[in-house]
Amino acid sequence: MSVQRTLRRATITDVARLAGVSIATVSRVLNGTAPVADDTVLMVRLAMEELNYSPHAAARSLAGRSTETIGLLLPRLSGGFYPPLIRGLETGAKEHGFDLLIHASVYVSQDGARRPVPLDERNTDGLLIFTDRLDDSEIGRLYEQGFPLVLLYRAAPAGLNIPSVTVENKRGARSLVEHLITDHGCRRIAYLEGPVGNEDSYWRELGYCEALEAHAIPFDSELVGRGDFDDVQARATVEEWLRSGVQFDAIFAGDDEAASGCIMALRQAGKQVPDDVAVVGFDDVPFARLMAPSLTTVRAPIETVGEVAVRQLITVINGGEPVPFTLLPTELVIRQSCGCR
Amino acid sequence: MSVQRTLRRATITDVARLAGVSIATVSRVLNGTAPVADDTVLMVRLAMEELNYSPHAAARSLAGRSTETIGLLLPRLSGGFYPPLIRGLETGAKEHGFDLLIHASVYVSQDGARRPVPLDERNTDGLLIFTDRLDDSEIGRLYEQGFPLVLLYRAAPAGLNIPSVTVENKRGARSLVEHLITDHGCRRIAYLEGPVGNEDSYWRELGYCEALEAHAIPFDSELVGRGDFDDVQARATVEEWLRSGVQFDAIFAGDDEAASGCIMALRQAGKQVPDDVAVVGFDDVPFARLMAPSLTTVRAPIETVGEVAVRQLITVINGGEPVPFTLLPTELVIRQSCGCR
DNA sequence: TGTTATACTGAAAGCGCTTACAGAAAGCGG
DNA sequence: CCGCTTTCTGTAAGCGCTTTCAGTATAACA
Repeated sequence: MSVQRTLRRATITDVARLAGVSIATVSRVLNGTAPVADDTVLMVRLAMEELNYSPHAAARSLAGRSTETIGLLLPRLSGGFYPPLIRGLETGAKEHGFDLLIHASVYVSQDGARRPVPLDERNTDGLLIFTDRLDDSEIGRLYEQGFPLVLLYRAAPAGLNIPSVTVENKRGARSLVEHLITDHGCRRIAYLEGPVGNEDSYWRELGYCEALEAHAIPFDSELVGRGDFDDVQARATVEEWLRSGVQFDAIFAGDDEAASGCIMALRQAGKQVPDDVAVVGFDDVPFARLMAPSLTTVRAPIETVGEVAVRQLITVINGGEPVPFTLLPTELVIRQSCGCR
Repeated sequence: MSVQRTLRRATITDVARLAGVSIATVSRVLNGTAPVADDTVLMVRLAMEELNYSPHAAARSLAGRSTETIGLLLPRLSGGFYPPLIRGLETGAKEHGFDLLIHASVYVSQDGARRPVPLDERNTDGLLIFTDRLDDSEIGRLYEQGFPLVLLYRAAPAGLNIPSVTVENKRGARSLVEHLITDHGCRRIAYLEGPVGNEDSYWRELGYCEALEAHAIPFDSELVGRGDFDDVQARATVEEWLRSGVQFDAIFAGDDEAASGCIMALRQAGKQVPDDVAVVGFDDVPFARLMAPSLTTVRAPIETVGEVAVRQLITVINGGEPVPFTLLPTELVIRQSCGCR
């Protein structure tokens, strides 16, 4: 009773035979690439229905040399950050009749074994790359092959002319930290770095330093710790600071995930946010407004990044001239975790 | 300066010619399917390196009739729920050497236009289906074709022998509601339904009703509203209730997302959670413990669902006999939003 | 009426790869 | 030195589809 029958799939040949036409004709009604007589169309349609036919994608893209899909390489999917991004990407992709294939996993070369990039030319016409872990040489390889690429939240490796789209990290971070300094009088502001090598984090830290400098606050390396854009790591770092007696009156958590970890650690230790310590994030992820206290952060137009990126990619795929570098504006979102209201 | 050169990709033929062997030999060193002399292997490897060769996936799966990847159909990606699920799926997939291709979009037949299921036989050897929106006939069609399928969080349509894996929704919901009744003396407990047709929601409501009945509390349809497993919708419903004066002392929000929406609405209206109204969720999504008050909920082993599901799918793909129905246990997680502590 | 564009269709050549099948070369016991 | 494996390699037949190319039939036009 259990056999998922494994009957041979109907092929275009089967349809053609049943409809009494050639496979070329079937292909034509399938793709509308040439006029076909109404009667014939009907026959073919009927045959397809009858046989439960659906074209074989691999064969199709082999013959047609196009997959109509674009790939997305992500380090992971967790957190509030990716869903909006992906939504933007899907919106963009759909607009142009492309499918979006997401591949979220580790594809680093580990143990020196250079694993092939999973999606690359495999099943897609182009690739959106979001990751720090795919090293430059891999990107270079794909680029050399003329494979359409767009980078998300990171600039192209030196010398490679690959379009990239990201947000004004430095500016956003700076205005955030300046708000802390100017409006709340904070002087000992900690910063939680993102994953090593992460470009967003690099720029945010720069913005943080600029703000400090602009207000003549000396940079204190003791106040910079690992956040990894991750609540668990952020929490651990803050707990460690608390334990070792590091003094601070505010934390710029690097991103919203990390901010939530900070708040947990602080609360656990009996500190009041924002009264004892102000906490701010970055991204304005959906649940930022839901947190208690609601999170002051920087709105990064995540979804827009997605849409713009897809548009660039499709331009490249179609042989057009993409915008080489897109920097989307960020905006300060003041809520309560900084001490306002 | 901008030309992403579009040189023709190297094919197996190019490699063969450069290495001075036949394409069959190249294929062999590529797949290790037959012994090849060491010298030859070396030559081929060199040639591949030289030409920057990487095999064409479509051609490969056409010839080899296997894609080594499994597809995942999702309604969307937002929220805390999907990431753990996907993590579980990827873990499982990787274990068996499969890739995971995620497709999160709308593939309903709309305007009667029956759009093909995006991933189905297209690029995958099997499909994990998580959605209420793919109607039974589509599933039936795939099933008829003998295409390997596994259903997530929903049972197979009547008569189709498709493995499915889900969690003990009814039991979890019941224990949650009983906790509210027994330990907190709640009598007017509202329930926020999930999306229409959602099976999880159906079972949770059943568990809710059972709990009520077990304690001789009459069911009041006024206390059942739309939550859609979505914070925005949940919030709107609760606000509406508040406005129209519906009385309740607790809300079972259907899931954690909806719970966060409830809390927002309540807070906005000046109600204290849990003192005025207790709120409980379902799933135990990562941020449930981060909410204020921390959320009492039911832990559903989301990640495990993923791993089990993949295992079933791969069993089917390999022609094995899968477990037809897997029901994973849930567990009550008591925190503060119910009134405890 | 003869031309000529137009609608429609089929034969056949691949797309880049895997995989029988078969042959050549080399190893081995007797 | 002779069969008989075993190891290695090439030839060729597809996998299911798209797409030229070459038609035939029909409509349009002068």
